Amino acid sequence: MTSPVSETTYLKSYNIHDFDVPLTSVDMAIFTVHEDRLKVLLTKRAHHPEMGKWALPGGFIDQIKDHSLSDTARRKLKEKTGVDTPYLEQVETFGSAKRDPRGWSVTVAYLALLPYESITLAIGENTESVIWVNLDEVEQNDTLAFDHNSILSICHERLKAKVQYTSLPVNLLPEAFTLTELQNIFEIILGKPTEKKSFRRRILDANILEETGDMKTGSNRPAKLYRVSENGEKHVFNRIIEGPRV
Amino acid sequence: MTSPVSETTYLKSYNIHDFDVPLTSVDMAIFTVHEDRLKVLLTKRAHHPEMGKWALPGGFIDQIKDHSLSDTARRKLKEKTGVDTPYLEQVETFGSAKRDPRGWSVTVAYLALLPYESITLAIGENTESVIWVNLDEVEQNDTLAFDHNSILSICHERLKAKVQYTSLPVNLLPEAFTLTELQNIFEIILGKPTEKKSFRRRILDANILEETGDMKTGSNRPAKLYRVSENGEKHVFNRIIEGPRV
DNA sequence: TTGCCTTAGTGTCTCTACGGCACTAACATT
DNA sequence: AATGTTAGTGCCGTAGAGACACTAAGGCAA
Repeated sequence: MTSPVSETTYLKSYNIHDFDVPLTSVDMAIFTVHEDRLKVLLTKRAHHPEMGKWALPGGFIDQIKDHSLSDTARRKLKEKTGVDTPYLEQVETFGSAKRDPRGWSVTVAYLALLPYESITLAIGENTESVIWVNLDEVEQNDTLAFDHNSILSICHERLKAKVQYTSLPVNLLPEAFTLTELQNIFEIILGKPTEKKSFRRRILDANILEETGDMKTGSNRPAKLYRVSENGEKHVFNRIIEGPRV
Repeated sequence: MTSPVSETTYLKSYNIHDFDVPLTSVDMAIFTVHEDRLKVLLTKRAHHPEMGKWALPGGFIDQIKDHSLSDTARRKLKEKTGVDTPYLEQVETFGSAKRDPRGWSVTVAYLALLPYESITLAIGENTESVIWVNLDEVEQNDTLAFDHNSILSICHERLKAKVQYTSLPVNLLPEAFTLTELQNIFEIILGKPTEKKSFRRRILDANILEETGDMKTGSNRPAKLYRVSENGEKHVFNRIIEGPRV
């Protein structure tokens, strides 16, 4: 104990029955899309328990380095992918007596979205211990460490839910992209086709994109390139009850 | 330390730099509606730090009594209100070096909705230390302990957001209620009037309510009483992108 | 009993915006 | 120049939202 006094006071005043307090960690579901597949980042556990098993990347709060919880998440993400300005969202916190064999534990799950091109895997690590895996395969195999399969499942649910009413998938694409590329990402995540005209109307009416001015050439008719505009930061492009759609 | 071995291993394997680990607590934003006002439950802090200040009810995980995090929330809620089957939803987890003067700390915020009639305040406690306060007054005064004002604010945001697309406010009413009563609750939370016909059409088309068969009599024309039906549990009564509304 | 007030609940019109689908536009390739 | 492919548009039918006037059913006072 480096600071027994403050902790003792802390515990006494709240009637905690002893010092065996659950540790709090952060786990990350980092998604990207590559070759028309939704992928998630996994790391191989180097220590007990569950050594050798694949797991969501994560770790403990560093009280020196991290000022807030999201700093912990960002730090872990940077360690694994080299990216330091991801789309990052806290999803849910899981705490129970049984999720870790060592006893009561708590973990805060974060979801991150990255463009595949922006990533440099496993900075300063054994590269084989950090990999992208197709999400559907991970979900079918159900062999991740601890309760990471159910955490991942809930993060996936959240992603699918938010795609219904936000422009969140833009974070899976590079800065400039075509509407067809964006629509593809939506379809990959939702797992079903979307009407082209409706999609374009909604996303353009939402006023969250702006033209870069450039075109994507290559094969066939060139396509306009778009980027996320100022007011696109909020990601929301649809409301429901009353009032015009936003 | 009751289990030094496991904890040492735990910490070592993750390179935690020492034993001064943040403690994790649970805080609750408990809402109800009474006399056409949205209210939140506050407790007066009996110990340092911030002794005497009003705060959201909360506390630490009890590793014996609680099997999961939501058990902690439910236990706290039961202690303060006597209710043990609330609508309970985890909102967000706040962790930082500064939110508590004693150092790094983490708290998981929960939102609960209760019918006013179901509540017996402050079971076995000094009744003056647990009170209902009008939410707008709390938000204006901005004098809660720790970062509880911002936690409360985020819980309020979540409530308003979900009311846009769910039937969540039914949890603020007794089991049987009229559509007008339900509409009133929506209007109180959203802070603006709603078209009667539209409201009724949406909520009835959503198929989440069923008639009890009874009528609410009293003054003027009697109104049909409704309750939440089986499929109403999910609370969702509207979708957005593509496909018919659910 | 009648008439009036209040609240519950409905009929119906208009208009927006979605899905659907056929169409045109602009390139590459041969 | 013809063909193929992808980008992007025009337009129609229709569902469902808002708006608001209307009817329904009680209490209460005279």
